[in-house]
Amino acid sequence: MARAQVRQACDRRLHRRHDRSFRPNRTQATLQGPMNVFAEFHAALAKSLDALVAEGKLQAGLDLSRAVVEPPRDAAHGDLSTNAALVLAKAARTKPRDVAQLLADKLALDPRVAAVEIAGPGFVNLRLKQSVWRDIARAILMLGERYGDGAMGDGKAVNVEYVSANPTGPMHVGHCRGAVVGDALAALLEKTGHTVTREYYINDAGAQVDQLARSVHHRYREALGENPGPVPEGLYPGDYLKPVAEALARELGPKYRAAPEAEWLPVFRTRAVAEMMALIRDDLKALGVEHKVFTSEKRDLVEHGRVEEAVERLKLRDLVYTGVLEPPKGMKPDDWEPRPQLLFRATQFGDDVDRPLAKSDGAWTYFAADMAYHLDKYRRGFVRLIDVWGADHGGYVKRVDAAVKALSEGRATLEVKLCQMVNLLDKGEPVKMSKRAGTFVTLRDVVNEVGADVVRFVMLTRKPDQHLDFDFAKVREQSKDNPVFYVQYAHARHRSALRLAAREFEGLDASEAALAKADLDRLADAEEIALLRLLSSYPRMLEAAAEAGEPHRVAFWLYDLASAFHQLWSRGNAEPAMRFVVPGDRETTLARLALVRAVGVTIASGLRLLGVAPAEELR
RNA sequence: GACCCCGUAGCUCAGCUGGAUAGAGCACUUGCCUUCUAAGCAAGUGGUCGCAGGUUCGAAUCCUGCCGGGGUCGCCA
Repeated sequence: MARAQVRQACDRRLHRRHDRSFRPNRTQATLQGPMNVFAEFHAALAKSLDALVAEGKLQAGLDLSRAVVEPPRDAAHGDLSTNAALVLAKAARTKPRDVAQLLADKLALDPRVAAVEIAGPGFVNLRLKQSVWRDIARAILMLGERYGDGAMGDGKAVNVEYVSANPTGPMHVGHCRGAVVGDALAALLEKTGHTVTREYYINDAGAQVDQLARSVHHRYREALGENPGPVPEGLYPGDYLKPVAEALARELGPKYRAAPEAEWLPVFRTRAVAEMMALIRDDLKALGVEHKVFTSEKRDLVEHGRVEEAVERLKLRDLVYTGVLEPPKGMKPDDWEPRPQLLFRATQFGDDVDRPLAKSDGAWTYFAADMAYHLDKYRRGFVRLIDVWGADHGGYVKRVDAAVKALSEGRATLEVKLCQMVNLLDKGEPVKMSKRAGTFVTLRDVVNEVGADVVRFVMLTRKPDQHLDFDFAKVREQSKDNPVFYVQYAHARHRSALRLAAREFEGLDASEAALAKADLDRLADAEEIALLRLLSSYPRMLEAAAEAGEPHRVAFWLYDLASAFHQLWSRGNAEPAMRFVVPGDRETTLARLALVRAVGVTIASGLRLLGVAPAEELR
């Protein structure tokens, strides 16, 4: 089975790197554009620190890299909070609250700051002028769905390989999650300023594709009117091979009916793989997933001698030898017998054992070819490689990581995102699937049943390292219990408000440009400001999600935004004066529509990132 | 035996890569439709963050060791 099966998490070691978006270096704030308040205030903090050093109030060389500027959990603590004083105190040999006072005095001079407080052990809490939040609404209206675009990636190339399902049949549900997570991750990286290449590795050189060819041959005989009996054990029994066989029967006639396998196998294999890849690409397209680069193990690597090249490269560094592996302990040794094998010294790069490169029949192992593929990516200029695999490939991570390190001489890094299993349910009951009986649920079935948008969103409603229940009954449900509809409903409601306003006010110009010019000082209610504040955290959330490689955060954030929006909407029930559309008050209506539209734009931006089309209406 | 992942409210899960009284949905109790779609909103009940140590001004979060669940473990891919 391919790599794309399903569930779980990522190798934390690999993400522990460097900065939280808005943290240390000052150039970042400006690169990120004008919209990341948190980044801006981190920069302001650095400036304040410099000033204090210049005045001799603090010593030079203090490290702000561990300081964060974040929204406090409790709104009573203001709009922004920083732990800078706590982080600096020890090195500055000053009490945290004293450092906090120094910083507070400086930050108070910032024109955007309304009030500064020192709280607890030495947090500095800032309350910003409301104009800061209103400016955010204007900026969102002007930027449209570009809101949240960041420069964090600095245009650097990232290679994201995902799906890579074996070309032996249509995609099944298990492949969905990796496909969606990989695709959303790629989009997230693009959104944050990386240059992303989406890739798919076609595993078409092993024994499985020979079995595929034999399966097609069996069906071919059927198509010619023979009765070869049931599909033999070990072959692929699915009906999806029948059309392929029938086409071959039409095109080739009976000439391979009784021919020796060696004659027809390559022909059938090539054709079958091509057909399966066409099937898979169709399935992916139905899900809205499109890869740019497809690499064939057989055609692009094995037949071009790329595997030999990779092995040679390792040999030059004395990283290959012939040896005998120990049997794994604790497992029944069954048919184990010691054999000399061609091995890669993976242990020198953090793996637990050295790994075999060749099978006893002389063919390369899957690993050897995959190694060559990763070398190929590196040679094409990628030093940052991300692979999205199913959790059942967890045991494979270290060796590929070792290979990447060895082959790139430490210049390339590999991050593997493992996705846990998806349990397919209907009304809480497991959907029974039998591969043997050919009754497994295909990706296409699921997409046809509930739609690509729902599949995509639901696949992101759990962090990748958590198993996920996909319940047909539940995802069709149209209630707040279903996050997809909850978020879509918020977007549809924002449209509804705009439509209503157009009916209420003749000739109302509710274009973004017009709304940006509205008198936003009319947005003064605490809940309105809170909503603006939430909108302001979008770029920050995107960068954190990109940094962690966790696109599910976007889905959760959108749910929160939708919730805040529904809340404000409902205020209008009890307090008609709080409705978005206030009959007879054009100015207030425009101001509120500016907020409403900013919410809509942001939801659309987030959904688009996840590959989900925002709904105009829910009927 | 080894490696990887998970363990947070009765249930399903978040928790912004170490911050201030641990959050949401479901479920249960109770309010809100002559109302911009109530497909929604509000309030209440409910938690020794698996256990035990450690690091830290500060731990659900980092480290170590246990316990429980899942995954993987030579010539499959």
